[in-house]
Amino acid sequence: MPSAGFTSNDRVPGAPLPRSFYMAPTLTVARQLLGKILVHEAPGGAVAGWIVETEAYRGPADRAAHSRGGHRSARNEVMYGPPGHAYVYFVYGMHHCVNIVTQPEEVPEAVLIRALEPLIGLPLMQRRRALPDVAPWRLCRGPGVLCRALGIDGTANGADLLTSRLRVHDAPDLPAATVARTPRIGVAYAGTDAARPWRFVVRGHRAVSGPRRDASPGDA
DNA sequence: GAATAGATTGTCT
DNA sequence: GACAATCTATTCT
Repeated sequence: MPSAGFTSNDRVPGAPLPRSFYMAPTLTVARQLLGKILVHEAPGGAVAGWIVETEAYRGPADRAAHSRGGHRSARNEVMYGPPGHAYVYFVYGMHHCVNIVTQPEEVPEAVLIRALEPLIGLPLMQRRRALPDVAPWRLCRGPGVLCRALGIDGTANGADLLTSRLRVHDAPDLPAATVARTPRIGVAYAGTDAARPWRFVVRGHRAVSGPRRDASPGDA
């Protein structure tokens, strides 16, 4: 399980996940990505973190997805491409968000990475966030700020997550009991699709943005 | 801890 | 011209 204490000199553990990982159903990929490692090697140094929060976006029938209704444009073109690539978009006039494309070409589905627990390159993340003394678990808590901390911007759009400087490395699966599902964040406009439990979080983890547990009975 | 408003610009109607 | 897969500070309770 994620815990802090690494520095920028540590080597990134694991190897890139195989292409086949991203061919599984998108909900499965979103669930399985929890605990995996998002890596970005930029000129300033390598940074990496454990994925602790994801959301699935499921193509034309999902009214919360950028590909709703089969919409296709220069912005979301990468969603229609092969799996295992990064779809990076710009929102609210100031933030980038990074997604992982799933499913074969022409099936526009993806998983939004919403939060990480920082693993490697904490000083660099702190510089990019301009927060020199903040607690590490606050550095990547949210889809916009994690891109800021990792140095991900529009130039990473379309990057191959198996071979480029932006990758996802394998790590041990998390036990089912540590995972919770909730509705997605910020998609109130999506009608009935807004309530679908397509957000996955590491239950109770500090680095998760927003609700960290579902409503299931037995929460202590 | 929860609710609210403001920042700021690419994308689409 | 409206809105957006957000974040932060502020103002409550």
